[in-house]
Amino acid sequence: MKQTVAKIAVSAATFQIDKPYNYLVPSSFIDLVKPGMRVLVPFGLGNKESEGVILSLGKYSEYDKLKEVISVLDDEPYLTAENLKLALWMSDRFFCTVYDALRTMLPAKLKSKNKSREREEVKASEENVRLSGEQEEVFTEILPLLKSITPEAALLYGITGSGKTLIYIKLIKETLLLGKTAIVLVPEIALTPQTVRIFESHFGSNVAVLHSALGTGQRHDEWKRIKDGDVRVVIGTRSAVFAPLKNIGLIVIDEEQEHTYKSEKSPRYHTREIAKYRVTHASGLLLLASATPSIDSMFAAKTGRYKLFSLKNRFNKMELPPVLIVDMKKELAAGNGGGVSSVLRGELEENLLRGEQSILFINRRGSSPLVACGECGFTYKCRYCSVSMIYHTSNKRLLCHYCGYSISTPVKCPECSGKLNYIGAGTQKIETELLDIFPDISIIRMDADTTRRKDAHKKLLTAFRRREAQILLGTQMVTKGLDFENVTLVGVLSADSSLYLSDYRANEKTFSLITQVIGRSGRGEKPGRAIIQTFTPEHKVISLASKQDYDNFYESEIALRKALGSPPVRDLIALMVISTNESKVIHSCAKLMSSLKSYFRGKSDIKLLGPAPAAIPKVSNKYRYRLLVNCKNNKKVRETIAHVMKEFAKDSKNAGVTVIADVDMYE
DNA sequence: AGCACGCCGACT
DNA sequence: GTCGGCGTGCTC
Repeated sequence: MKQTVAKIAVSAATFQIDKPYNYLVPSSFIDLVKPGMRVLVPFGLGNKESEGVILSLGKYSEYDKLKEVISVLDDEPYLTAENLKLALWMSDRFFCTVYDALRTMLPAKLKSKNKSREREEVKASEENVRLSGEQEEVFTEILPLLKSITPEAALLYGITGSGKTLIYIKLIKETLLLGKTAIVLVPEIALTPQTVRIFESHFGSNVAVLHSALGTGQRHDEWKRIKDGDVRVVIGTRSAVFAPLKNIGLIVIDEEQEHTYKSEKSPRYHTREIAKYRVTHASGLLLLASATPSIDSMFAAKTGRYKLFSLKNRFNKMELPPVLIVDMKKELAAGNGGGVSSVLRGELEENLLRGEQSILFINRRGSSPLVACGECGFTYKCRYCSVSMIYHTSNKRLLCHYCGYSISTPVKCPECSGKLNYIGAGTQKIETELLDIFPDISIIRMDADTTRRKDAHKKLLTAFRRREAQILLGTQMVTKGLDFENVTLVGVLSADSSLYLSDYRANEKTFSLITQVIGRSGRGEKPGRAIIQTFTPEHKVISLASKQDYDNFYESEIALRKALGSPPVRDLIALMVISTNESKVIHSCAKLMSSLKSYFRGKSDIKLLGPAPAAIPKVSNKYRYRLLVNCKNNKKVRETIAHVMKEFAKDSKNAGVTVIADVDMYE
């Protein structure tokens, strides 16, 4: 008699040896197992217990010496047939194992026996959605795409304050009427409590919220409600794109240009691609939306892969705030070496007199990003990472922002006993500087250091809304989505900081950041204004951002990408080579490079670049070098790269060297 | 990657 | 003899 054989994605299998492994299902389990269930299996020579997911069940195996499944972990399949197919697709697309892909689709801690907690009943309010003329027009144009029986993708380009959220809500209502379900993805829930509240007010208990701040128990409960079909609308961050909704009609990706949509650990997927896959298989609509669309998405729209819709008017006809660019070189020449220019200082003073609030943005936490000796030039670098250590006033220590290593602040230079200078400014230093200028005011500082505790975001923002402080000072987190009617001044303290990164997206990032932060000003009755401090006032990106001129920015940027052959015109697949031994890394790069060269011989459309040290060449004592494959991303190219990686890993001489592939990576 | 097996030198 | 070094190859 033929026995039941399960094909299983095993967690202990690494990328090089990943494939479906065959196991015998003992007769006592035969009635219990279904594809999509998790099991325990013995793996390797040590028969180490490893988790696995059943991909399929059958009666035959070409392989004769099979081991047996040890136990079955679930009493129902948590992963659907769609999940299993998606995981196979992801393993091909993102250089990961099938198990890795499946793992990201499940809530962090899956407890087999879980009683769902009673949930507070939230009533949906009846305040029908009223759209402006322009919003109504765009909604009416998008509606046929939602109703279409073929998959659709669209980009909604709507300037800050044009009311994109209302359009999402009306589209979701239509989706529900069609008997389908919807997912709304946001970059970070903690920063957008207002958005969540709006959705809850419209859809009540029909909404589940998924995000990282949820405890594992809560997260599991929400996931279970979705899985059981108790909710039909999901709002959440990146991983919510995997929400186990059936019959998906609509996926909205809000602020689609945000880098948080790209996963930085395996599987290194982009949310946009998973969403595209899901709507394609459900004949749904993917709606990407942004005030500053990614160059990727706008290019797709301009070349016809996405339909393009625009909202050009601000809600309530609010004027965009006038922007003043301050040349920090002139400030320095005039003897002001601080982080706050005389112009900004004057405007802040005016706001304080008028009882209006201000938001200041500086893209760095801590006090001073560089501690250097004024005499011999010695600088403090992390002993494990190739970055400067950053001085923090709160604990008077120097901290590495990559690995967390810290040392107490030295009194004098360890090399020559010279005097140490604290160069540059972060949030802490600006806070001190502001309190020196305005001793009687309150400042709320919002950065990774002040928001570590649970609900800290909410508390700080509530205090600011209650006008308990005159200035909100913070990192990136103050640039997104905030809506305070009493804020009439916004300052970008160092607009250059993100401009000179060795990243082909540096311009895009800077443009988007400046545009967003300007949009925080003048959202109420009172007119707003913005100040941008820069050492390069003539830089095109800065002047275009200050004019909120996205169209010209896009044109100049896409011309640049075309000239350089950067994405989205072509694709970049990065191979990061990592080891504690630097010469081994360099040697490995050379080996990989020659291997790639021979496989891609004669392919003139594929260019190999590097190796070069990564942007941060050493992190946590590991050296990192990078090779780049500039190509048109297709199955053939990916297969070749995967093959080269597997061949490399099989060679025992390469032990201790890790190779990671990343498609269209973010730095 | 992780782990057992095996073929060599050093030591009881 | 036999203990343990790490080089080699496999993982259902």
